[in-house]
Amino acid sequence: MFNHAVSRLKQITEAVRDAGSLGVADLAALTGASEMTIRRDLEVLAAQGVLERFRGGARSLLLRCSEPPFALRTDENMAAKRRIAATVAGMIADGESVVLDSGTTCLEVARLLHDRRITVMPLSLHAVNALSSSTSLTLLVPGGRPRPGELALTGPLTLASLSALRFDTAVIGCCGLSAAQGLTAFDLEDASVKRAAISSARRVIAAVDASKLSRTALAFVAPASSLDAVVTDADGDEDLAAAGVTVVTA
Amino acid sequence: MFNHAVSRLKQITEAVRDAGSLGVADLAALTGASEMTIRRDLEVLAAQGVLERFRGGARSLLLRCSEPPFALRTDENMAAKRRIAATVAGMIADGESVVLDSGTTCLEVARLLHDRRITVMPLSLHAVNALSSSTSLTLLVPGGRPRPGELALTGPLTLASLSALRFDTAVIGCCGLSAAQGLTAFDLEDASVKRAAISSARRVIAAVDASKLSRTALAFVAPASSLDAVVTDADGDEDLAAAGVTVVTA
DNA sequence: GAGTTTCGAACACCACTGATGTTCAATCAC
DNA sequence: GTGATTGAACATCAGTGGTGTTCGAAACTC
Repeated sequence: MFNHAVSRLKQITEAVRDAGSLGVADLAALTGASEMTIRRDLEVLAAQGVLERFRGGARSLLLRCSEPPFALRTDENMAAKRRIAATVAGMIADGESVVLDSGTTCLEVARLLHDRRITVMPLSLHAVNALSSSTSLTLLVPGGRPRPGELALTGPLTLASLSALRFDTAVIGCCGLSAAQGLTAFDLEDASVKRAAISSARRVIAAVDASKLSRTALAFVAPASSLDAVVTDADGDEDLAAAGVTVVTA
Repeated sequence: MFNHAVSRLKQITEAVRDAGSLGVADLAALTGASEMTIRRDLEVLAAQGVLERFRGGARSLLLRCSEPPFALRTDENMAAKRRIAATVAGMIADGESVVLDSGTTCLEVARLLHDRRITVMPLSLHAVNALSSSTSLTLLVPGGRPRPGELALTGPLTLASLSALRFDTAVIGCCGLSAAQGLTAFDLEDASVKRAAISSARRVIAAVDASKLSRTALAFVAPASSLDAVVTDADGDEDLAAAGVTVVTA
């Protein structure tokens, strides 16, 4: 999938979400692509659960409070994510055992850990795939049910895998973080996995780009005080610092 | 990776295994490729643990009793594997829960199950990846440590995942099968995972191409009598049939 | 330490794959 | 029944990845 195609998918997703529903011809005119291409795109997006096809067009299935699918988030804020990931990777010492959350920022962390001599348990199959070719690190796969698209592992098998282990460090991504509301996630299942990851680790690092600070999502994960450090690309957050959290600016 | 490249890798693997060690120039002459390409190939094979580089050449690390790496087996006996896989897939009914072993034959089964409405727990990340884009089936990932190359999940996390569940059917691949020696595998860890898979399933189907019948590998898994059916491409095996196993010829 | 060999990074080239557009027959809605 | 919509099939094109060549650096030999 090329950048070109991804940006068109994103454009379609947003246009359909804003309008509620749109016709194939409208989308073709909007994007400059042929109707056939639009149909193929809609098929892809329908498979991801973003929207629903009907004859002549598609209607959005995106709730206001849910996040866009993984494939459409991967190259948003790339630069910030890379910087944050590099800082997080630098905070991990050789020989450590790390549990790595799902999400695009944590996937960047995974890529940077590929050649390190550590033990990693990623909570998303995307990160598992990024790391499975490594010979230097010990890769542990948690059990679970992968959520479509996101490929984040959830459910009782995941919780059992986490509760059986104790990690030096947990690297957690999230959908919202503030001193008052704490760490929040869009998905309820995800939230309980994050909570389990946090409680099985001695040190907790949150990797959060600026767009997520001061935002709040549906599912509560943990209070800000349970984080040992927050790595972000924004200037130091006053409230978080006041809550006793070490804020690292990447 | 093209067919061309894979067959050259296979050629190199075999030549180095037979000779014990070979020089880059020898391999270039043998394959007709440039020395640079040979060096790149040797790097790939070294990463897979097939051989060890030294200045000017490489020496084989393949034990006589171990199997060649996954990437080199994928398109051997393709036709037979496809036929076997199709037969196995046909023996699985909608709504069933299936545990699917690692190996190239079972990976073909996974591909055929992609759009079925069943529950599948693959024991290899290759199969997980083949199935993770499906919306129709319920995919369960077992925990564990993926073995490099093969990406078969092993270890206590895998055993725990299996013992927590009860499946309708287990589809088992193996490295050797005979009425007298039973089911055998090259890897000890794999063997215990296969055993756990067998004991957590009500029905056990073995998918075995002809090259594995009458062969025996190091690790004993289970007696032939614990199999409910054997699907193979060879003509019905007399001994197995005599042992009370249903032999299905694909 | 000089000479030779091997290595690997960088670049150019080529084949192939995968995305896109076009056409057309089949299908669906009214 | 009529018109719009769809998806399969084929042609086209761009990007990717594998391969070869060159050349400077490193390593091994003597």
